[in-house]
Amino acid sequence: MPKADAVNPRTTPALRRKPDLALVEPSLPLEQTAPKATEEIYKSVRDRIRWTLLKRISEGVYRPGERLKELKLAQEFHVSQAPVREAFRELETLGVLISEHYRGTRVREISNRETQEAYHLRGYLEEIAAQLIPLERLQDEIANIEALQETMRGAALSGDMDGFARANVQFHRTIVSLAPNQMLLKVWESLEIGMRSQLTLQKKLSTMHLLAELHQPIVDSLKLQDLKQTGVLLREHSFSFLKEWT
Amino acid sequence: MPKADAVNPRTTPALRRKPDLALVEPSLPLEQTAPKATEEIYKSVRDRIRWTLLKRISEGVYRPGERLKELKLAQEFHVSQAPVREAFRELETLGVLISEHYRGTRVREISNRETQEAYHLRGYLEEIAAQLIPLERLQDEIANIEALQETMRGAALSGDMDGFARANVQFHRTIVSLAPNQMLLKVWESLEIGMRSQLTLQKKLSTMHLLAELHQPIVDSLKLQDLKQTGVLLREHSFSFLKEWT
DNA sequence: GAGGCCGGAATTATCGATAATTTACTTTTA
DNA sequence: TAAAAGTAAATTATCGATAATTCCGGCCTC
Repeated sequence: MPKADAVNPRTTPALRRKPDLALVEPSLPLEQTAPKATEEIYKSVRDRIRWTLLKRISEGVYRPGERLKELKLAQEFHVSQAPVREAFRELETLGVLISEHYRGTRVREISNRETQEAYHLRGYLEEIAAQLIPLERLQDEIANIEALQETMRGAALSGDMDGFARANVQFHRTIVSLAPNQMLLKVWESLEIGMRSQLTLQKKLSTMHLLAELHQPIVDSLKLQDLKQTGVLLREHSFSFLKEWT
Repeated sequence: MPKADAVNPRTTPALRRKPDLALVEPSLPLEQTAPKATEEIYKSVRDRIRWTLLKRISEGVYRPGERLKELKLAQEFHVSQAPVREAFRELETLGVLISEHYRGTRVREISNRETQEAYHLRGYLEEIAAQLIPLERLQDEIANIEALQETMRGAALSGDMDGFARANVQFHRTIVSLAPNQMLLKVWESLEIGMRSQLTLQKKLSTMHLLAELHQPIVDSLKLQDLKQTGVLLREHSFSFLKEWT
């Protein structure tokens, strides 16, 4: 039992101002593939801040290595330091930020080596995933996957890099999500987050067309329900993508 | 530049009391496979709290589903709420805790299904790792691996469950760490953390002996430098372990 | 006596201040 | 004049309070 020191602590009726957050809200157009029931994310100031920071990082607003100052952000968002710090801690654990004791926190710089390793590993994960997909589930989703491939082609033609990137992620993510192992998806996503901040930097139009076509064999072999082969293709796909810009 | 409002903020010479933390320190006998340069961990109150909480969870002091109250812990540690909350956020992102808005945070209950998935995936990861090991590195470490196998046998004989568990983790961890892909190790470790809290619950003496012997074929095939075969064994090893207690 | 409506107690979320530490700059000293 | 030593400013880490929300139990209503 907690000790009953002092008088009664909280007895105020619930009826006050809503927190301001003027500067958080506007920067949250809640577009993007809403990760959860959208409300969930907006419940706490901390969540909104985390979301906003992550968005800015993945958009390249904050560059790798850039220092993020707690009070500066707190001011910008019209909040106090605490929720900013808590958001920092979450993003730090996610591997997006890095902070040193009394020395501030900055956007983590992902080394070339690390990126390569991530792609490498991601390839293997996708291979495993593909091989585990139950054929029933595959049939239900194959149309969606093909549609995403078309979206990529379209985006490549119209030069819509952002749309391309989104469809690309979705393509792979969908395949992984079909495997009956949610842990696998979680791990895959954790790799994805790390790569996203890098991604903004090196997307070229020329590679976009190439990439779009590289997905075709994968779709084909999925349609043939040859999961073994699909797995191999996915693994090699990651590797080739890796070689593109190293 | 930040706005120079009010008077100068901080001008006090650094010379005050060190934080108390009476109740944190004693609960940190800093045993265990010290994760980093031990000092690193002790730098901030938050880190010590996180460490302590994680330890207690993995030791089963806090059970899955148990509610952890911020102020109660803060009192126990003689600190304020803030660092406790920050530690919570880190552990939450790690997947060890789970918290609901205004409803408190509790030790995350890992479902049977999730545990199975984790073991499943871990098996695959170890297979990949084994296949990537450069033979030179293997030669340097094979003696250590064999020693860990001996440690397991010894622990099984003397009924030292804790020692057994540690050697077991180290055995697998060492193998994974030999692969030239640190990301792989990181992912493997993230799975390990999740499983640790469960592990305390279901370790039986009988299975200990069995498990010790199950590692022998792995050691053998490593000594033969047959990485392909080692990988397969590791994968199957995880699967069999999984079947033991489902 | 089942459901709805307070009122208070407990707890989380956030705030505004203070302490501790680093950093950059100035001054001193040899 | 270069190293050392001090000093102020900037920033992080932690604290102690307050606001917001949930939870529980009694009381009323029908």
